[in-house]
Amino acid sequence: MARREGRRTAPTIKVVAAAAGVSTSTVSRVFSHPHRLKESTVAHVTEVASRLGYKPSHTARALSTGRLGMIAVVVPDIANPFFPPVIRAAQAHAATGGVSTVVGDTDENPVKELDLLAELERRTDGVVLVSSRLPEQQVREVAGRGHPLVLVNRDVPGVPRILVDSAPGIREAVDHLAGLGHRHLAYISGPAGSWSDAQRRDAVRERCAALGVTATVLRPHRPEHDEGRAAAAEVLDTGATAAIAFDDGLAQGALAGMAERGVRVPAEISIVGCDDILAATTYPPLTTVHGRGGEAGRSPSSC
Amino acid sequence: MARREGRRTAPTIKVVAAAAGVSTSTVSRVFSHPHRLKESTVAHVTEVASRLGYKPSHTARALSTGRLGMIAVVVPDIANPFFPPVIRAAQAHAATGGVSTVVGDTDENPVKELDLLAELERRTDGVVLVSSRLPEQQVREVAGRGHPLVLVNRDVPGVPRILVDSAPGIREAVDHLAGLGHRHLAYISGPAGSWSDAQRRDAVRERCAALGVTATVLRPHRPEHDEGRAAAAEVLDTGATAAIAFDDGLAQGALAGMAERGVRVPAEISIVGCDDILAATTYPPLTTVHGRGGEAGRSPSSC
DNA sequence: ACTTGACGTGCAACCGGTTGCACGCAACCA
DNA sequence: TGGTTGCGTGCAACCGGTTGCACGTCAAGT
Repeated sequence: MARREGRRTAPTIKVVAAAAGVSTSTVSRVFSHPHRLKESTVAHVTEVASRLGYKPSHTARALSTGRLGMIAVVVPDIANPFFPPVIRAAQAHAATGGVSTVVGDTDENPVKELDLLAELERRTDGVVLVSSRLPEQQVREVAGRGHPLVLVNRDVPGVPRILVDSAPGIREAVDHLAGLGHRHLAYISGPAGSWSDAQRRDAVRERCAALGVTATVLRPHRPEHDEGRAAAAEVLDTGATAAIAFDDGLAQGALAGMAERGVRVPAEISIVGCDDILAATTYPPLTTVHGRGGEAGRSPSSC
Repeated sequence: MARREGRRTAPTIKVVAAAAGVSTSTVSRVFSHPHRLKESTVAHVTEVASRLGYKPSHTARALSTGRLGMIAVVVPDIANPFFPPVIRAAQAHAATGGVSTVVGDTDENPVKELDLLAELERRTDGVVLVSSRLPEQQVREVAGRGHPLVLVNRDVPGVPRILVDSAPGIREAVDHLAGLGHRHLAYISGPAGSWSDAQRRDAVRERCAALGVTATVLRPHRPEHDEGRAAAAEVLDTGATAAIAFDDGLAQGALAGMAERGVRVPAEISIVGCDDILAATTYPPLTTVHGRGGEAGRSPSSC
């Protein structure tokens, strides 16, 4: 009668060593510095290990090396289509180094962001903080705690960061609209505290000034469809004939808002988004961002 | 001249013990079984520890106890508004037990789902698998690996699971539509492999049969806005005068699709969603789900 | 006064790998 | 042939907690 398959405990380095007739050090090295061993040894141990279904324990390894093999990517809102590509890229890059990735969502909430960061510092080797909504002082404090931190789309002196330059795309958009004859345009602002928003807003203002076009900057908006719908009314109030939105979510929302009010786009008003629609704005730099973001987050770089 | 603040290494149980004049065992117990110690000891050690900024190491603890203090919640698509509440609830519940939560997104992709599960099994104490898109056989295999697993909205014999019963809400919806005089309605199916979709589809068929209403079931759809828009055309093709969608995303998409085609809702056609709109469908059971989901995922329950 | 028991704490082994150091062996040089 | 050199491997300490067992103390029981 076969014994019931018990909850078989995972094989350790010790049983592999015994089965292969070598010391535990050797098994360990097979999985960490194989080049320091004789090829035949590596082959033999590998074979035995895989036959036994051995997998090194992340935990034990972490205890002696101090490396968890895990990084975190923190974003304000995973549902915002801007972020998943960033996350995926970091993930892919980290994976090539045997590092896994966890994502954190702060729900556009600075308090939640701070808590999450504290937790993740203890659980990961480094964090990539995308579009932080924290005041600069707090970002500096977090960075000062000595845990590797890389910012994306946020510029705080002394903290490593990666910035996606969306200004050229915005300028093109302004030029395009001006070329169509628009003399007054509105900028639908993104979240307060967003570096990208500040950059885009400034780009709009500056380019409009250069072209002699009137620019009206609307209040900050959470980058969501609903806020965009509300913004449609605000745009109409300004008398602008075209609008540039902080991102695609807001732009699409604005389109919907216009439709609700019976305003036809683009016949009566023009709306331009950012990030996804203006592919040129993000395509090449974003690709770079991803790679470097993952890499930077992984490296135990100095603060 | 003050020495430059080095990357001060985190204090260990050892230095706390020395500073407090007790053994490391005592310090350890202060943080794990305080009730076994004299109150005065606990107070003293706690004071010293917090003065030194001591925080127990997750990693070291994990190595000796075998518990990582972390669970995972895996969903097909975090951007789908159905899931965040589930995640938040599990998170909140886990937090009360000092357990932290990580979320995994499978992108509605079974292959990705399988990979993710393998990785998470090694990184967490248990996983809550929400709306799995895996074939039953695979789910059974995963569960068989012995890592605590709880399914939400998926029913596989022998695997612990939590089901949200949406059938009553669907029946109400059918009754409502029939009451308005509709004699033919379409069901906009959700993702293939979804247990909830099967349940809702069956509920529609059954209730329609009982009321003598014609029911047409459309092809499977990814639960996204765009697919809903496409579904609008399919609904019109069936000649149905009302439609019930698998979820809100599809329903809203269908609304948009109708609008694009100049079909007025609800004047010319009625559309009903699920999950968010039919609050009654999810409100009480969902609350239960969350709590039990987090709990179940945390417990080292047998397979 | 002597035993018994409960309680609070320390000792030391252990969790599963990693790594500095030392040893044995073989090829190499003089 | 004796002395180096260097490679491949093992020994044992260590990472930072946890926990079974044993010891000492003090109060209650007889």
